[in-house]
Amino acid sequence: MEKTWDHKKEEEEIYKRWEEAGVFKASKTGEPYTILMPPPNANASLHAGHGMYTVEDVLIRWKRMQGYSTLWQPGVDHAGFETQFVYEKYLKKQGKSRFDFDRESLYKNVAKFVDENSGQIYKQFKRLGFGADWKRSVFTLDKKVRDCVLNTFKKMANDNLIYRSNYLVNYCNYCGTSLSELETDHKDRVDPLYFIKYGPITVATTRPETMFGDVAVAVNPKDKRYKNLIGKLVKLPFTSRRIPIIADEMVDMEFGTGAVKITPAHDQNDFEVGKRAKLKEISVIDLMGKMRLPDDAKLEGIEGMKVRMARDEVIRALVKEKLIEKIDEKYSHSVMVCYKCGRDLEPSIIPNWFVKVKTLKKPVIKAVNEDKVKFYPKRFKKQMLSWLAIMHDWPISRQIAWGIRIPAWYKLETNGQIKISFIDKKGERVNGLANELLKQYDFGEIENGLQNLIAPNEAEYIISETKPKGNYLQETDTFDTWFSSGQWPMVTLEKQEYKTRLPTDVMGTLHEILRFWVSRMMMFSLYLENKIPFKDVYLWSMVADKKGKKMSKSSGNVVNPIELVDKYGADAFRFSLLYGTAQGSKIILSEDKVRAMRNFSNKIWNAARFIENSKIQKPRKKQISKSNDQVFKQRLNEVTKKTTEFLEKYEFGLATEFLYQEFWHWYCDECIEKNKKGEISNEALLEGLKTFLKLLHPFVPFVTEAVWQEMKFEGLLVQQRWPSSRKKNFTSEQIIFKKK
RNA sequence: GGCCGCUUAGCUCAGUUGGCUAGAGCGUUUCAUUCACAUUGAAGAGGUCGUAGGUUCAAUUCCUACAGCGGCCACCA
Repeated sequence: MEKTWDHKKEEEEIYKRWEEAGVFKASKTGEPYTILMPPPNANASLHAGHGMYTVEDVLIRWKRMQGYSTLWQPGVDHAGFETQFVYEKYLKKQGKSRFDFDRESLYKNVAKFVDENSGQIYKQFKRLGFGADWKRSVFTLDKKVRDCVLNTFKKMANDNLIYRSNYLVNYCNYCGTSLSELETDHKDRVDPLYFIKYGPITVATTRPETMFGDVAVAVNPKDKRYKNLIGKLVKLPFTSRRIPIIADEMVDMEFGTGAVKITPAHDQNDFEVGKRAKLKEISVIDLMGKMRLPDDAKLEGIEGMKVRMARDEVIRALVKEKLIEKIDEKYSHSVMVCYKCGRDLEPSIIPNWFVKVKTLKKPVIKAVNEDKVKFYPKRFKKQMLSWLAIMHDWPISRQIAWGIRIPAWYKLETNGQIKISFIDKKGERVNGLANELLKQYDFGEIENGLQNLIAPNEAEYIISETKPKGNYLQETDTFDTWFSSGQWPMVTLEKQEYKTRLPTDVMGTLHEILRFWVSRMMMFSLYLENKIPFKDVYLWSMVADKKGKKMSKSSGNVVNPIELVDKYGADAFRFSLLYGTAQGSKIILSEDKVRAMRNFSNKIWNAARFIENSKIQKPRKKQISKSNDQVFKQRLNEVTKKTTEFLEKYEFGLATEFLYQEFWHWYCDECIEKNKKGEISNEALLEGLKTFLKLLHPFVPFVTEAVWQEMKFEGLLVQQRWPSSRKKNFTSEQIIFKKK
């Protein structure tokens, strides 16, 4: 054997041997044990966070050694919004934008882009030793997935769980799509708060430009100051509109003047007030973030202006008319911004597809409450429940091309009010309503160049996978990514496996996507199959740098796992992610730690070298006492037992620390030294090595396998049986685990 | 504002139902080392376990309050 463990030379070779032996495929015999790998983004390359998939690899390897028929199901996600965002950044560098393409070309371009950037991640996973059944890999835009998603949608539509509604969505003018509530960030900011006179009453607002969309002024019903004004009408400046003063509990009497202008089309709260008071919504900002004034507005010059500029313009006009009572320049509040691009979101009214979650979430809540699905660490149960409690209807349509298109078809002749954007034969972008466009253009031309359409809520549609006969255009919105990845258990497992592998055994994932993904999988799985998707949920936190800071490109502290693997070996990398970390805590990845763990792999290697050498050497002089061997074997037994217990509880931190301690400081420092003195037999030591190799294999698969081969032990280590711990013959008091 | 978590050695963190001199990795000090491994061994220094109370024979561990840090959620226009 070489003097040190040369991971560079051997890891690839070893992995190949495993694959050739077909060990990653589920065996035909044994109890099923199933883990679905959280699908990474198809265009992503490996980052440190993926390293935590190690816990799943550990479980799979361990269970396989215990004789289970293990399946680790891999896949990749198209990650609709994320990916299109990345692609558009790439387009921008070339001086282009998504508006230069018709929908179909855009989709194809993104697909090509993803294709060029994908495939890397599985290679990298293999470098880390991950043993998933790669041949079964599923991509969320595969036909199988699309079919499943479309069927689910149909079923939901039949069950009256799908509706279209004018909903106030958080719309990002820059990214060109609506965002779910989970995709918004809040940013604290200081802005001026303007006090504007609306006749006898003064309102306070940070967004004066939305005043053209005002339909009322609201005051608190308990507010004595305004009691006699309720029900009166005031004239809205710069319009011919007269709006009522209404009472609503939501108004805070302490804040501002205690009177709020109500703009249902551009504010979440106002939208709700508007619904309660049955007010109409007047939209004054379009989806490009430009002012579109209603007919009764009389202020010149701001039509088509961007929101920010319009605000200044409106203030100037108000000042001129002496309608500004005062301005509080230092008003600090928080604004909603796009989690992706960081720009202000514009609450906008657009027709959206929604899933009613009230009935869907009920069984999920029940399953969590009854511990049908268990969370590790436990605190996430509570978090899950509190999220489920406030979860409301789910807007599933995204105004992006990269995704599964909603299978609804609109007939143009009967839906004249559909807004259409398309690129005509000459390559010009054309906008208009269906009934007008049909007069000027051939249907085929519109269809070919189609970019997007917005159908009014009342529009009639047919749900169908294929195009109905006639002048039908398909909805251009795509499903939210989580709508497809939420059905991950159903789309990755074969139908006949539902009986044996659903629920799967454990879902291990980042806790941040508990609500995005875990909750949706539970919802879909219970709805479609009336089964929980997994028995256990194991959650980990982000991977941080050695100072405990989150890794991010902007902080410049991103570590490339592959570089560490090149330098120190996959085993060291894996072990360092698990060693000394508590369940659910953030994971510290530091080079120092990886180096230390590399030393540990080397220790394993060298212990084996010692034993190999001592095999050749002549027997030790002293008579070896049998009782020493006996105690040795008992402790070995106890090590096995404890390791197994830790794994059963998903205590990877404790398991690795324990094994490290026992192997290095007991087996090597004590036992090998005793062997040199002739106090422990070669045979016992050899048995000990075999046991430790097996126990360590799930964590450090490469070096243990390499040693197994070097020692010419039988077969592949990866296929060996997990040692059984016999319980008889000792009490734990006999064995002292502490180092000293 | 609400909820959750954290606060243990110089640094980063473990500590499994309260119980023997509180642990690891890195760093650090001294010594050893042709004998599996300097990617080593031995020994050591370093902690009033955030603060103040309480429960208990016993508290780093349980309870309460407070302080600091972090996360999530909800947000007053």
